[in-house]
Amino acid sequence: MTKNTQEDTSKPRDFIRTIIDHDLETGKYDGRVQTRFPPEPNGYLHIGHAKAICLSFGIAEEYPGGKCNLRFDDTNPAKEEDEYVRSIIEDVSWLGFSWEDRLFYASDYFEQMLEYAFQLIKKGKAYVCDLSAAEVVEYRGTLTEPGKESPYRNRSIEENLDLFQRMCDGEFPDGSRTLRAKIDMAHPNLNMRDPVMYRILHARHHRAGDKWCVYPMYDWAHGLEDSIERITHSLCTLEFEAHRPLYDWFLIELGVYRPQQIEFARLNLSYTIMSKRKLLQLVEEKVVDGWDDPRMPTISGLRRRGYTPESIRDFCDRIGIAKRESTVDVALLEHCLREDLNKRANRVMAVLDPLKVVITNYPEGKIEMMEAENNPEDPSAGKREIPFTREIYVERTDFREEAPRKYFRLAPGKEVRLKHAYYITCQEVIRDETGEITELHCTYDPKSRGGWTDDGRKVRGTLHWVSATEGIPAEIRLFDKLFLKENPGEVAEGENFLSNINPDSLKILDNCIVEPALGDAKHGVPYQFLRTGYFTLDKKFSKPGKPVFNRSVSLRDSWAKLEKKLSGS
RNA sequence: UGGGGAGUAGCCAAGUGGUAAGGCAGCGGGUUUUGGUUCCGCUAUACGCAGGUUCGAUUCCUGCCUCCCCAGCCA
Repeated sequence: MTKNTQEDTSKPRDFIRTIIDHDLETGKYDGRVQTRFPPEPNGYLHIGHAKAICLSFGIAEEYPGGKCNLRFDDTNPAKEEDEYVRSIIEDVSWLGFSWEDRLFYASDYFEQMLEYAFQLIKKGKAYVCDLSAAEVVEYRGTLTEPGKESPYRNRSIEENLDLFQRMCDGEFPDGSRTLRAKIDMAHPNLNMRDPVMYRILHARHHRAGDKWCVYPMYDWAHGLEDSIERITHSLCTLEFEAHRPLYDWFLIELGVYRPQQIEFARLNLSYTIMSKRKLLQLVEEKVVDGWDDPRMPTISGLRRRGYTPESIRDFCDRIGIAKRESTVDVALLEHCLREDLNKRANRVMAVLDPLKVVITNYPEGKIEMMEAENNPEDPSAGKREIPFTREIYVERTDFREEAPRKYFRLAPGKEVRLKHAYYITCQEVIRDETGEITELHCTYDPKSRGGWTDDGRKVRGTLHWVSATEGIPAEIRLFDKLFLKENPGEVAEGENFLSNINPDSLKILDNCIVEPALGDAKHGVPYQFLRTGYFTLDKKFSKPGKPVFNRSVSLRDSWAKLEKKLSGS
């Protein structure tokens, strides 16, 4: 046994887990592992956040005694809303993670942060600056030139104390002053050129109301939040790498507990945008029907689309964690969903584009109940009965007047199997005055009940079907990629990502017919519609008597591939 | 340009001073009452480039190239 089973079943050792393993060995943080997921409640969570959630919560689950806090980084009242905190709470718990009693808000630490700020002022490491926003930019210098020191940089500690107190008391208008850290205006890292710690903002906070009129900046607040919560490993994305020196500086100057920040590459997905700002734009401009539109990469969109928490967590495990910027193929996400749903979704029949078939030698008015297994992958899923009648619907695309090579579906004179029912042979094609095919007249073989005969006859094609008289009408929504380009951000001069929108990303089929069992389909339950894909009831548009189903993902279609190849050559 | 990061197949991603896992995608085939699933097999001369150290480097050193991040009183 060269590799023990524990190693085999544990997650791969990415560089972050390797660091934590090492910290545990050396006794750093006394063997504790405590992470946090710190979303700003200014939008809905998306699949990129799922990666971060699975990382931080996943690590907490893996290490003995590990914990992960859910903390709202609500330091900017201008952009944040309570609706977002509710959705975030729902999404994280839906993914299957628990913060137990550790639900925190940065705004709950504001008092403490102010005390720390006064400490820094007393230490001569922070000052009140009267420069305007534009002037601050001007004084900051550029990438290659050092900045200039603010004329207010050397105010006395007493004056700073007084001024900052009055800022907090609301004596000054928005934007008139800031509290800044006194570091180094010539520092090669621009983040260290006397960064702003507090700005004046007379804004109503979604949680704290009108209690505050100064709000802390991210760099100042975040490390303090982590420190207060005794976080050991503060995991964030790459763009914060250049902020780490500042994260450390504040905590060291304050002499308080210091977690270590570790950065990893954020998730990019092909054909997908991940920016909250752009997602918000899609919502506001009604390109989609909400944050939870099934085409959105948001957790709520994926949920409405029919994704399972398991499939998303599996996806996050598979993409790995590294510092290299990368774009994951959206096909991997779909693969994870198919793999999960294949095991658990019950099979049912639904016809998306109905073509009527009359079985001329089948008795009128007769209803025969055919037995069908619910899931060949899972015998415990049991069986159900499906009504078979003289008139049924099959998929219009399952009939060709002229069958191409290797096509073994229905065509004039050809015999196919109706899944769980009978063999039928197409005898006649009926058309309307415009020449469009309106129905097919077929005959069935009574000896093939159940879809099988013992005479050795070979029937390659198997079609799904629904009784024309017993089936129920439904609307079915098919989705395609929301963007036409692999990288939606890639646009011509003067255009923006909206010009890459796929105009055909939503296809509504409103005269579908589904088997009766779907009459009481439940929200959140996945179904495999035989041969067409995995579907789930839409929670927004379904109405009693007219269910609406969303296609979560199609089934692999090797015939489509073959046909493309045949016609191409 | 100053600072900070990153470069392993089409896309992710392990890994080691001894000559490179796995997954997705792709391709071929067996099974199949879903052209699904599953199973078997295959492919791509993948370690950014150039030197150096070494018996031997993707792994160590040097130089270079490319890409990403930072000049919000956003996070």
